[in-house]
Amino acid sequence: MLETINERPAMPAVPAATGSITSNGGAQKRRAGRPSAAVLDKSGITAAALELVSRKGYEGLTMAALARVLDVAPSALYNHVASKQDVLLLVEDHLMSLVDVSGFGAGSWEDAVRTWAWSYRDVFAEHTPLIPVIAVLPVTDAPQTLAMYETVSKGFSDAGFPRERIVPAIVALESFIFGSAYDVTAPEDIFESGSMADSTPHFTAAVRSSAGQERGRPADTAFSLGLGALVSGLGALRTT
Amino acid sequence: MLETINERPAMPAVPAATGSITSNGGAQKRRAGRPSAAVLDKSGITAAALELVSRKGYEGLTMAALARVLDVAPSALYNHVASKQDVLLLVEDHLMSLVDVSGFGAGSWEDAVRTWAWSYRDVFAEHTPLIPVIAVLPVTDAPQTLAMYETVSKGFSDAGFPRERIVPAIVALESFIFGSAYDVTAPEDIFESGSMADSTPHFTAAVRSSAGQERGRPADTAFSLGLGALVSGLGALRTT
DNA sequence: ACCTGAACACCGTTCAAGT
DNA sequence: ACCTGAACACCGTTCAAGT
Repeated sequence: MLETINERPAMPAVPAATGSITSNGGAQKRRAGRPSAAVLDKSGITAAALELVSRKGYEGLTMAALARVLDVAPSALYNHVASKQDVLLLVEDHLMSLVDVSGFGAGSWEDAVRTWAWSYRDVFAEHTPLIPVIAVLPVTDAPQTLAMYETVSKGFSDAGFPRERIVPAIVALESFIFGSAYDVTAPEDIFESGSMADSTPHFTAAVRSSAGQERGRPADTAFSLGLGALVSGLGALRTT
Repeated sequence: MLETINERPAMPAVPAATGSITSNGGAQKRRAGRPSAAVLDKSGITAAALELVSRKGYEGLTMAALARVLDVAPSALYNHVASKQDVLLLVEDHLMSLVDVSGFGAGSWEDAVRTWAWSYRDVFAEHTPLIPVIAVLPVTDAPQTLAMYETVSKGFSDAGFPRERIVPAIVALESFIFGSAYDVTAPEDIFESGSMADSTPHFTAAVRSSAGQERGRPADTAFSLGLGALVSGLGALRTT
């Protein structure tokens, strides 16, 4: 059983959907039938979903809860999205705009990739339930995602990567990033072998000796190590 | 809306739980009350879950469906597992026994890691819904998982890895493996930028030029590339 | 201890009716 | 076109009753 998520931190309520000054602050309910001005739109739904997630986590993101935040009936959402999966895609694309690609074109390729990778991992470590969604998401209808790939691709191209190696290299880095995002969420004692410790001497010794002398979170140590290997290994593909 | 999953292909029914010769082949139903011999146990539940998943996928793995396969009421399952999550852990641990660790102690460290990594990825590419479960799974109650880590740890140790680097190196490889498992399930056209292609010239060009000349699945190309980088980068940590 | 059967508190989604 | 409200077909899980 999960402990209850912290209750409503001091944070402004979600802004009403697109310029809706007629937001229903009071308690009076809308009567049935089409309202004179639409009360929902995709960007409002996305903002409400993000607020809900930050407050209650992904278990709290239900169509009913989303509707409550937006002050509509759950069925009203289906005029704007086809499914809950659709809502997740909206959120996912928004998060991609938070990934830091500013290093590309600024400093060295190595520094740019490191900055990008760390921020990419950090964003999705807070949103691991979206990772299975991303893996299957066609970028077609995800403009922010596409914008990120464009910047990164250009960065790789300018750094001298052969064109046909760019996508595989990015995919390899992303795979490592997504896996590492999960790792951040792992409990501290995940490698505690408990009563079986006697039958796993090498593993137990390895766990003990890494636990002592890490300067940050274990997930950061592993990420840093793997990222270093990938950056130098992939960097060797450059022709200039 | 999802299309209906293919109906019951010709395939033998799941074997009854542990040596139960009194499997209820016929249609007569058990009457309420404790049966003289238990009809359920963990290994039977695991086997039934695996069969269900292979036939219907993870959307088909419900407590009700599992109970139907085992010919019990859904509530009976809760005498043996605490939750559905528990069932997933049983399945997960079983799958770990399928990962090929035979290379450790046989050939070079590089070959052993490559064999291990490819088989690890292949196993979980078919079971991606378990990946979020693994990330949080304490190894304590997962004997097969623990056995795998022991073999791999010993392999790293024998290959000359400093003790405190072994766990971070394994975690980095696993992160890459899990992320890459998702990648296998991605649709072919995941990078089709569609109507936005004009505004993403570098990315579009990169996608086009990698698409042409791959000798296997795109996911394999990226995995091979990233694995090579990790193996050589991490291998450099060895002291002997 | 370990089963059945009924019940509970949810889910996401559909659809007629209303404006 | 875009809302409400009722309904549907599920979920996982709990618990009393039975042996």
